[in-house]
Amino acid sequence: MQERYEPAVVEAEAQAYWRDSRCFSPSEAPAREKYYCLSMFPYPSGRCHMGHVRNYTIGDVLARFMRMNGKNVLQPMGWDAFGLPAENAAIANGVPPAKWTYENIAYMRKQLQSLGLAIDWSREIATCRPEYYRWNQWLFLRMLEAGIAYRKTGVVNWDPVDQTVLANEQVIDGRGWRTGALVEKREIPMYYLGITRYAPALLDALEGMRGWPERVRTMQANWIGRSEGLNLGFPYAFDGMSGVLRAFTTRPDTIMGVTFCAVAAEHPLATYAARGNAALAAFIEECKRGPAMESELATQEKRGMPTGLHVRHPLSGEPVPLWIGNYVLMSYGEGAVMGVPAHDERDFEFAKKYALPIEPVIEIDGKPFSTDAWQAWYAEHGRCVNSGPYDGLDYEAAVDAVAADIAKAGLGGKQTIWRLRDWGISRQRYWGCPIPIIQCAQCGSVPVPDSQLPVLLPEDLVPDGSGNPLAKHAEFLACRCPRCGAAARRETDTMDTFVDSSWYFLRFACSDNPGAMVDERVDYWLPVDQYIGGIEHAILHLLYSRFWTRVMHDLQLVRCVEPFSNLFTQGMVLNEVFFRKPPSGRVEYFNPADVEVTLDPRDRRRVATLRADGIEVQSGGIVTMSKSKNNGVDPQALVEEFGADTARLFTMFAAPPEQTLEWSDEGVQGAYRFIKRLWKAVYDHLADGPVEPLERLDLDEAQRALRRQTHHTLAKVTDDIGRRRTFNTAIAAVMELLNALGKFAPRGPQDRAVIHEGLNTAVLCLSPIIPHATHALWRALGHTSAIVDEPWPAADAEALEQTTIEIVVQVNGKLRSRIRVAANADGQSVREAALADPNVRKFIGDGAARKVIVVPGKLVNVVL
RNA sequence: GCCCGGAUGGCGGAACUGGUAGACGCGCCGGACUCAAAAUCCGGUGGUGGCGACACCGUGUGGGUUCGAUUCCCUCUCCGGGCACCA
Repeated sequence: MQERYEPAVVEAEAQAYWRDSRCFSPSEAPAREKYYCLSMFPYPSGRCHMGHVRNYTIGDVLARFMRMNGKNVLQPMGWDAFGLPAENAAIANGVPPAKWTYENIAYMRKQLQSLGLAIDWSREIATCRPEYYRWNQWLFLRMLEAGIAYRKTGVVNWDPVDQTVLANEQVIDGRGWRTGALVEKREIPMYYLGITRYAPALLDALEGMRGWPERVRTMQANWIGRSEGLNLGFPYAFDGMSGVLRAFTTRPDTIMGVTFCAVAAEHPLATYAARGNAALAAFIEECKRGPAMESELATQEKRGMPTGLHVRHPLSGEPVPLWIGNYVLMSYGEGAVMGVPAHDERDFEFAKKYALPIEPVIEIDGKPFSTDAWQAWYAEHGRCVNSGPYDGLDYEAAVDAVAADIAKAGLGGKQTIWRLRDWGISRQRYWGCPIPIIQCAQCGSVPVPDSQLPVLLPEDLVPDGSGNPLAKHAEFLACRCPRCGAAARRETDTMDTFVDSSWYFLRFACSDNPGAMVDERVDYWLPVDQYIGGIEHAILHLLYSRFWTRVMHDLQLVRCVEPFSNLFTQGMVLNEVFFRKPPSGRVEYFNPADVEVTLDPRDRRRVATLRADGIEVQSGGIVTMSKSKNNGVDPQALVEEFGADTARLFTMFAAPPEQTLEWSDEGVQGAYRFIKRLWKAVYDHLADGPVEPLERLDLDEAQRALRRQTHHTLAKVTDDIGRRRTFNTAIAAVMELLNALGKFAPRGPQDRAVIHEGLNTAVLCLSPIIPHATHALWRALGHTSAIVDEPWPAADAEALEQTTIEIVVQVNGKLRSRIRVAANADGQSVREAALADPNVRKFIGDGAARKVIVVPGKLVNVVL
């Protein structure tokens, strides 16, 4: 073997072997246990970033580990290729999104391949290819037939200057990103998928999804947001109009504390009240112009205006003033709330602001209620007071009594509502999957017949920021109505890109099938055994995918119901941001690679200067790597300088994969150094000549100790990768083993035999993480088989046995001594040994121990 | 604002089920090798006091439970993710 570790040579060789042996292209083998390992496919933004390296290395370590554990492993890769950045690039550079996207894919594929991932590239898919997106269209038509997809109006951000719809991220402080014009809300017809009808199923299934992180299940449950409560009506009779204002509440027990009702600006009663009331109409207009995002709606100042109208309290019959409130959401419940300021924080704030009465009707432990300031306990459950017939009832009894009385009055009843809204999939954009609909003047919206699928997206258009170019493309627009045959216009809206990513994991099982969306191979590979991706996808992508899979299951297209058995959510990759902000003009960001950070010797202050001009730059803290902040680290340079193994090792060692990872160049050097040390250790060992077989039963104490560490390391690495998914501690354990092997000076043949076993074990343990170097080292150690095909070994239980163990002795919980006892010593003898220890006696002094706690195999605590 | 996480030496992190706080790595300090440098190797490295054995302090803040808390409970602060058209 080579004395020097040369990653470029080693990695080219290993990758050639994997490519030529096709070892990562599995076929269905029903007799074998399958393992479908999937990392979230990337958006082809141009270049890989460290987040990709991290994501795909985690998946690759697991795929390779499971492969060595005998599983039939599938690890595919594809491209989430439709989306907004391609249109932005087109606007900036005049390049068609298709060309930009395909070039990015070609470059990023090369980058990913250089990382040596155990991927079956023969299954690669790109969602912008008609072979893929035709099935989006096909299933959309099935959903239309099933009534799951439907058309209704929805609200969008409208830029009045560019005459175009803006994404939320293109609206900055209420203005269009390019034009600076005040953004308006517009109602337009859109297609929706009825995910809400799956809400109960999606919620209930979470309970059994033990392979998902608890926090993701909690987030999804909260997002779906099941609420049990009362739907109640406030009757009204205005000029020429009477009816019932419907509201939903989870606190029917506070109903006698209602002092006002508030409706959303879009509510029909708001519209009615605004007729002939210019001030109110203006307020409604203002609310409608307000933010569309929930985060902005929730943080904006709570404002309202009285309509001058009154509705009647459903139980007391008293008049209740009706307000319009900007904090009432039309999309939740009925778009109306009953205002109980004494027991709801938002209502309290609103009532204080507009001097509405606050009437406490719940008492908790006799605590004094004051209208001066809100207290958290005002919202707690208690006993009804000032509530007439309900006085003295607790929460549950009051809810039942109020619900019964409301039902008796014919004004409502108990109801369960959901926070989850139906999924609007229409996008007024070019670079997406065309929605297969034809708009006919006679027949309305008509589905494109299956025989005419796919509706092809022309790939040569260049958006200019002023609306969807499809809407100006005569060739695309022109079509005939499938129903009446008259000339018609093709729908120009495309689908949300979450549609593309909601089923790609199914297509990987049968990506070569041109005749069907899915086939029987999907039932072999699915569900995904391990799904890996960023925590930022915890709700939307994962919930949409679960929904889509259920729809396909109900249409009898796939057998599986839940697509991802186990989910692993990785943390983000962060780096420091450096910038200068000139007194006038825009902030300029500098890549950390171009910045020199030194420590000022006088005041120990960190000083950052730009290498190019030596002038100071400011630090903006450590945040997620992004193009816009110019703080990304390109893995390409890293791979070229140190090799893929170093990049992989560092990203796996630097932090547990679930946590955020801060970038540091020094750590990379450390990872590189470790591989070089491993390489040198094997080289030096082999240079001493052939190795004799290990005489397991005839070893001295030192040899047994080293062997114990070898097998302890193997057991720990197996557990850390297989169960805990803490690759950083697995790597640390192998580092410790290598340190121990280095300190062990061989004197005889059995010393060398024990070292040989240790090196073989270290190489095997690291092979999922640094597969190229270990591929070469395995061969060098004399094995004829490839390490990728080697079965994962089991630790030798006998080697792990110990005759004596160390016990920690505490006095009053503080560490005072350590004693060695026989491994099988009973509690009584351990206790006696601890009390006899001189250091312990010193602390006990003359007094006697009040209590002695013995934790077998661990410690003794003497309590004085 | 709401939902979900996180906070441990100079730095990244370890401590898995309530039981030795700081494994492993980086950086730094000292030494070896070298004409020199790089690379490599050896030793040291939480803070304070002490020649030393050792002692005291120490896991974001304040409180609680416990023989014992980085770990469990409550409070607050700061940071990160999501909030439905970024993906």
